Formats: sequence, structure tokens, C-alpha cells
Amino acid sequence: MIARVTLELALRKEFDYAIPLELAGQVAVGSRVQVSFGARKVLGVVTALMEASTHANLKPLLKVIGAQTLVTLKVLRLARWIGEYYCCAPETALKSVLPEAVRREEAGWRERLWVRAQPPVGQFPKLPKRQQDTWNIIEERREILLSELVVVAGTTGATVRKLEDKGLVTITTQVSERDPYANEVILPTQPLKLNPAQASVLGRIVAAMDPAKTEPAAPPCAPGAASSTFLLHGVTGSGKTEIYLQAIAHALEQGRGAIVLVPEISLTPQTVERFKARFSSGRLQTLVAVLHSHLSSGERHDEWHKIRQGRARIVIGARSAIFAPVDPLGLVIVDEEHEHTYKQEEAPRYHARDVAIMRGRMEGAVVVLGSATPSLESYFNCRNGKYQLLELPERVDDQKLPLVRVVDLRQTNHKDKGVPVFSPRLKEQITQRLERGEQTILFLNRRGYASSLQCPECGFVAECPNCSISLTYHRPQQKLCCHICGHTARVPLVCPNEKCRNPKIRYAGLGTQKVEETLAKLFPKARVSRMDADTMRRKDDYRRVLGEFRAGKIDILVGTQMIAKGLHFPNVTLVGIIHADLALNQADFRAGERTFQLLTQVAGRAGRGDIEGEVVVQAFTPFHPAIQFARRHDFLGFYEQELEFRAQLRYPPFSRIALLTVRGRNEDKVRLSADYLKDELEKGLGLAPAASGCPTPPSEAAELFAATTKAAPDESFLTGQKIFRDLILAGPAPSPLLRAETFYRYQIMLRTGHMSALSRRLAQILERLNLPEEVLLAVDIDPVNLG
DNA sequence: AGCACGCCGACT
DNA sequence: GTCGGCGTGCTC
Repeated sequence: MIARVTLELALRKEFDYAIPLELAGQVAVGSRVQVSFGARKVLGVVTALMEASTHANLKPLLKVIGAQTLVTLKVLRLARWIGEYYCCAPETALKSVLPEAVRREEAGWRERLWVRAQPPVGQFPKLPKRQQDTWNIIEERREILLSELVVVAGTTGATVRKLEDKGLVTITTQVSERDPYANEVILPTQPLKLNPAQASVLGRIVAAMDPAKTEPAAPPCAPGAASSTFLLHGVTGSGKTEIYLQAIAHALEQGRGAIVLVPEISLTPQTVERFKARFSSGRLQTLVAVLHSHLSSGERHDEWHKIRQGRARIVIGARSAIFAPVDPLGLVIVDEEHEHTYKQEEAPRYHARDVAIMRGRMEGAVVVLGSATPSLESYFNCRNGKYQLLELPERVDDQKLPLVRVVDLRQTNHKDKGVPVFSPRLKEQITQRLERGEQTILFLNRRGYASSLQCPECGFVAECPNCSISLTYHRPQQKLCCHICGHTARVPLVCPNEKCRNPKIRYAGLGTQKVEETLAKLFPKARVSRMDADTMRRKDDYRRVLGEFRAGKIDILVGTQMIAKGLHFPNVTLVGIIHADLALNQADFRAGERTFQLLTQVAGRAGRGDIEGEVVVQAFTPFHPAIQFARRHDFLGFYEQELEFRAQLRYPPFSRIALLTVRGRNEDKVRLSADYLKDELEKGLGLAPAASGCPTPPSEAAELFAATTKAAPDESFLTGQKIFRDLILAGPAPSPLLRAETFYRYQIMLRTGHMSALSRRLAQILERLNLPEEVLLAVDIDPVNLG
């Protein structure tokens, strides 16, 4: 037998090895193996077993690592799809699928030293004081972790070793599992009674899960196979989570597991607790495993094996949790499916929502995407029948949606003092809440004090030396900070311009620090807290501040993104959005969508109790559709007009994008490389204009077509010239942020309706590409950030 | 990714 | 005459 192996090298190739007789029974697809590759030894993963290879004289596999395969066959197939679709080497795809903590050669189990009491048979020896005290503790506990003992007894390991020498205790190593939530006390909960709307939604999900009992795995990519993807469009507070919980319960009853994806930011202990509380088994052993980026590698390792061994059947985690080895998988939930954190911004640049849908298809699992503000792509997929739409238009508590008022900031502009932080209306509303003892949330999506430092005299602006962006002023630290690369500089007292030296240097634009400061001036008695990346330094801070806010110890909470979602506070009756159009200035076709989603999310924070909520939105472009539709809580209206705009410009969902970014420290080299890349793309994709002197010869084009048609029969083709009929190439152009972290970036955008076919072709073109050493190319399929 | 092979400039 | 630059190509 022969094994095909993906090596732990970012090679866009796989290699075949002979399986030696002595390893015959031990090698399976998914096994980790060591092989010799050229002169060196390399680790890899077996991705296929075959009878024959096109290669003569194969080398043998050297050894198999680990008794159990780490990746399930199904997840491996998913990794292969990621490599193909997202245009990266198989190993790069495996990097996410098989986390580093799991793939290390030596078993990653934590071995800890346990001390156990061994009372002497005869007379108890006389011990020095320190040893006696330590003994007393050990005797009382019978057994204790050495590390814990050292702390409790206030001693060192040496003392304990003395006791060991005297034969009073034994010190042994023992595997112990790390549980990141070991200290949580969780009270079990029972399923809640669903209202009719919820029950009908759950019914449809459950019905889709049931036929799979007889027909375990729908063939991937078969027509209609995707119909088990649901989009659950439910307003904030409509009870989506309870539906998730009951659908998961159904999966468990079927003997299948579930994966719940949440954006990293919502992966708070409260969210996890809600799932753990419902699904803890009788023996107090939890059925829920948690995966997110803040776990230590040891914790990650243990959670992974808990899942692989079937001890945990429910996984809740951030985007990479979609690769959890749950088997069999019955249900995948992607909560807040529109969130951009589902997109990984480094290779493999996958979108966890889309991977979830693909995994669901491959494994015959039902996929539920949930959101109050679905992405245009997902909603569109309901329209064209790819997903089924489920709607929950009402809040469970029958609370009305909050009243949203838009304030035109251009009209509140004072002649000399510029635009105030608070319009009179917002100021008045805050005053009212303070008088009534109700709480306020103020939202501004920019941290720091001022967004730039400018000289009114010569026009000097403090800029980052590494990035093409102005530095943000942070008042408490008296520093200028770059929010891209983290560069900090001291605040100049006079204009740094040699010829100017103006001492009256000014700050422009505002951030959360200034909002906080202005509040202190206007409402000196109000208790104000700020939540942004600057104040939330420690993991615990988030929890602490929210706890205080819930307990009513804070009147006004100021914050960025991180207060936009998932917070349920009944006493919050006012939400103020300081600058609603901050994101609208960005050169990104999704700016409007992002703004609409953010405003809707933030507005959803108001009025969750029995008091009606109010939202004050301050904006310089109050009539922008994103703001107006959000004001009227009109998702459908926004969706329709935004769709029209996307259709006109052939942007997603009417096409898919591949963004190719060339970066390097030498701008000329980067620009030239981008031009070269464009030429190669035009040649390789059959776009070369006949006039360019280098048209693709028809025969070659036909050959390329033959190569791609096999896998993609739906591909459009025009002989000789255009291989992808609907392909649009734009650029190269400087990236919107030309320079970031000392790298200059130029990009080329490709748009097509047939992305899988384009990805395959891109991979071929990239393989032949020859870029200068200091120039790097990143391929981003379905980008979320245009950079 | 690494490492070898290979073909042109400044050095013990 | 060599040592060494990194361009191209190969690894099952």
C-alpha cells in the first residue's frame, strides 16, 4: 500500500510514500507520520491511501506518530477543500485544522506531581518543624498536588523531598486534564417553554435533522444538499439561543454532536455558562468543550482530545472551532453570522461561516446561521433558494423596538468651538436618565482621545513612521499611538516642523477617552466607566466592569465595538451613538452594510426591561440610507436598496472576490511586481487583450479549459480569449492603506461568479510565479477587509 | 520550505 | 586560479 502525505512544509504539493510491512496496520488516513524528504526528516499527515502511485521507487514511511488519528477523515476532506478554495497549500490549511498544541510529537498531556501520604508502620519519626507542618497538611488531604502543597504549606520542594526520603510520602507523576472552567460553579437549567414562533422555527430545524437518520451523509455538492442550511433572522431578544439549545438537545438524542460558533468577542464566560448549564451530564462531567484563542496550548490540547474521544459532544468556540473533530456531527450553529471575526486574516484565509456550510454538506449536518442583521450574502442565498429563511420578528418579552432619533451634527456646530461631543438632545436625554436613575450606553467606535494631532499654522499632521495613517492621541499615557502597528511617540509641545514651531498644536477628531472626559465635565456626579481595548487590558476587566454595570454601580458606560453586542441590561434605557458615520468614510463597498449592522446591534441594547428604550444617533450624514433604515428598524428596506447598489457595481453577492495583495518594503519593487502579476494573471486567465502582443494561443487556452472543466462543469468559456466569461480584473492599485507596518501594499481585485474554478486556476498561476525575494503575495478569497 | 547545482565577480 | 553571490529546480 501507498500513503499520500501532506508534509509540514508550505508546499503546494503532496508526496507518496510506501507503507512498510511493519507499519501496515497502523497507517490510516489522518495518521501523523515521519518521512525522509530529500536529506531531512519531516513530519506530515496521511491524506490518502492508494494501491499505486505515478511515482517509481517510493521511499518508505519512517514511523507513525500517535496511536489515534487526530483528524477525522471528514475533517481532512474539509481541509482539502479549504486548500483548494482558499488557494493555499494543503499544509497551510492543515495548520488551522490541526492546531499546533495537538500536533506536537510528544503527547501533550500535562503530567503533574502528586504527593501522597504513606503513614509509617512503626513509630512516627521526630521531624523538624517545617517538615512536621508540611506532613500535617499532606496527612489531612491524603493526596495533594506538589505545586499546591508548596503554596499551602509555604515551603519548597526540597522539604517535601526530605519527607519522601524518610518514606513518609510518595511523589508520583499523573496525567491530569486541564479544565479552563474548573472554578466555575454552574447550576443546571431546564429547557424553556417556547412561544409559537420559536416552536415553529425549532420544528423546521429538527425536521431537517431527522431524515439524516436513515441517510447519514448527503453526497457533497449534490443538488439540494445545501437545503439543510438555515438562516435564522431574529431581532435582538427574540430568543435565538433557546432555539439553539433545544436543537442541540435534539442532536444529542440522535447520538450526534454539535458545534456552536460565536464571534470571539461574545465568547464570554456568560455565553459559555449558558451552554454548560444546559448540558452537563449526570456524573457532573460536562459535555461541552470550549475552544478559543485565549486557551493555553495545554488547555487546547486537552479540550481537543476530550472532543476526539467523544467525551465532549458539544463544542462552543470561535472560528477555528469549526474544525473540532466532532463525529458524528448533527448540527452546526453560527451565531451572529454576519460578524467579520469569522474571517481569518492570515493564511488559511477561510471564512468560518462558509466552512461551516461546507462541513455541514460534507457530513450531512444541519447548519443554522443566526443574526439580527444577516449579511447581504446570506440573505441573498435565501432569496435564491440556497438557504431556508427562518424569521423571529418579535422579542420574547413583547418589548417594542426602541425609538431611534437621528441628530444632524452639522446643525449643532458652534461657530468657534467646533462640533460638540454631545448634541443638546443627547445631553438632555443623559440628564434625564441620571435623574431617573436609569443607565446609559454611549458608543463610539474609536479609542484614544483624538484621532490626530494637527498644526493649524502649517498643516502638519503627526503620522506613523511605519504606516500611512495619522497617530491617535492617548491622553492618560500622554502618547501618540498608531492603531495599526502599535508604534508610540511622545507628544510634541510645539509643532515639529522646523520652520513652524507653533506651540498651539491642536487635536482633531474624538475618541472614547474624550467622551469620558467630557462626561466628567458635564456630569461630575455621574459614575462613568469606559470599555475599549485600552481599559480592557486584563481578561478579568471585561467581566468586572460588566458586573458593576449590571449591579447599577455605573451610570454611563462608554465604549467601542466591544459593547455593541450580547449585553443584556434591563435598566439601560438610553443608547447614544456619538458618530454614526465613522465607518461610512471608508473606501469599502461594505461600509454601508457595516454601519447598518452596527447601529442596529447597538440600538438593540436599549430598552430590554419594562421601560421603553431610546436611541440617539449623532451623524454628519443623517440621511445616509444605512442610518435611515437602521432608524426605522427596516432590515428589508436596507437590504433591497443595498442589493441594487451591489448589483450595479457587480460586487458580492453578485460576484465573488479574490483580492491579491503584493507587499514589500520597497515601493517601486512592489509596484513593478504588481504589474508583472497582472500580466501573468491576464495570460493565465485568458484575459490578455489581443493588442498586448501576447494573447493566449487558442490551443493552450483549450488545454487549460480541459484541465479545469473536469472539476467545474459549470464554468463559462469563450474560445481563445476569455476563459472565465464573467471575470473582472481591476488594478493593480495602491491598497486603501498603502503602507502598513513598514510594508507598501498594492492590490489586484478579481471578481467572478465561479470562484472555485478561479481558485484552482490561481493556484496554477501562482505556482509558476516568480516574485523578487523581498516581495510577498497574499491571496484572499472572499475578503472581508479590503485593506 | 530547504538544499543542491550552476554560472559569473573580487580575493587569499 | 578559488570563494561565494543567489537564480532555478527538486524533493515521493
